[in-house]
Amino acid sequence: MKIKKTKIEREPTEFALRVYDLLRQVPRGRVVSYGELARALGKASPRAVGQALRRNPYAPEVPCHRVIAANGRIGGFQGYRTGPALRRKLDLLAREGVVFEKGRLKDAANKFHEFGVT
DNA sequence: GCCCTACATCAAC
DNA sequence: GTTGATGTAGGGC
Repeated sequence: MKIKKTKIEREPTEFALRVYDLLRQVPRGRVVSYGELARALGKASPRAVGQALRRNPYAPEVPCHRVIAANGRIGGFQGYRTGPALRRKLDLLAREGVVFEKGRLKDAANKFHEFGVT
């Protein structure tokens, strides 16, 4: 039988691939904001970045847990903006040295913004 | 200090 | 045209 399972998981677009590549540059113990990624891309909006990350087909390969909001908020994780997934994200970051407090980034110094700047 | 609302902006549905 | 893992600006508690 043909069970058209609503192709939810589409292949990543060129735009998404760019986002993933940048995210992979983020070292451990560092986090980036959607806006920073959008800025690194040169021409994009924070929302577009979030869209790409949410689709993230390269789950373990792309550290989507190192992406937070510019205002220090935690953003989302694995498609969830709230719930146990967020707690997991905070735990992963804390493990890498990124301390969060009350769902907010405690030290903004952990923010990384040196893409491609070798 | 905290939270919410409105508008702007780009990509995907 | 609407939504979305946002951002900035403005207002209220």
